[in-house]
Amino acid sequence: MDTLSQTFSALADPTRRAILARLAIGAATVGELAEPFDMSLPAVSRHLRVLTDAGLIERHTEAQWRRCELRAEGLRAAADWIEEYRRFWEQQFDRLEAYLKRTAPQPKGKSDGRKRRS
Amino acid sequence: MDTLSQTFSALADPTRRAILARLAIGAATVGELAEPFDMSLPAVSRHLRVLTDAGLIERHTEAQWRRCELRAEGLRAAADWIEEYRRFWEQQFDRLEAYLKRTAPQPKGKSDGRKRRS
DNA sequence: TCCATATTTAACATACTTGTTAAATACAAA
DNA sequence: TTTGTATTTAACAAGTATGTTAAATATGGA
Repeated sequence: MDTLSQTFSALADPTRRAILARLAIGAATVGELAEPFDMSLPAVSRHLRVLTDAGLIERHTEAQWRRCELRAEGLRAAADWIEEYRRFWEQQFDRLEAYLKRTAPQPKGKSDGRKRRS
Repeated sequence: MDTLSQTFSALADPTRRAILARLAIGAATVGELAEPFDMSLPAVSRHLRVLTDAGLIERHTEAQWRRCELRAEGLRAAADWIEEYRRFWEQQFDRLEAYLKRTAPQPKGKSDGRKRRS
């Protein structure tokens, strides 16, 4: 699977996003990561494998623990991809703004033409 | 499925990303969108449904055609989510930079201390 | 009305995902 | 070496995704 697909696919699961959010606070072991979830340890372990394969986390063995840490760098390509589309939605916003400006009641009387609250 | 999962899931397929890229150029019919792919029309039609459900495209009926157009606004939440992690990878970059600065050969002789090409 | 064009829906096959439980593995400490 | 703790792998079930072909639907025009 291509890298981008793998990244987006890894992010398409709420458990995995929650794990990443937890790791943004700091490194943690598998057990610690699993604790908040109503899910077996093997299930969490598999989510961690998906995140590892996607390059979003790193695991180092420490005695019988695996310390997981965020590797947000793995998000960069996905961020860049989405970023390409930002101008489209911002353009959309500009169009809406322009429309509202056109259709808003015109200032009347001795107006200075400045914006005012609706 | 939650919105974010739906968005990332929709983006996790190269055909769908290619369709979005095509639509960034301009609106197109289903047939036009399908043309570059070695895939049946029903398969493309289903990809378009996934994109529609994720709010990434819009379809208007025009006679017997369905004109599809990009709705990049649907990417905003995903962009925001990823953005939260940007500081982590940029921090990482800063750390690398600091490391390189520490380990780089010190300027010697009558140096002005300015950066130079490696 | 009848036909051609554009697209979707139905029915199906295959593969992937994700969860479960039970067993295996790895290490630390008694 | 035996035991306890942490984690992964194996085997399985259920649900979801994605592609196929054939049939259905919708519209415009002869």
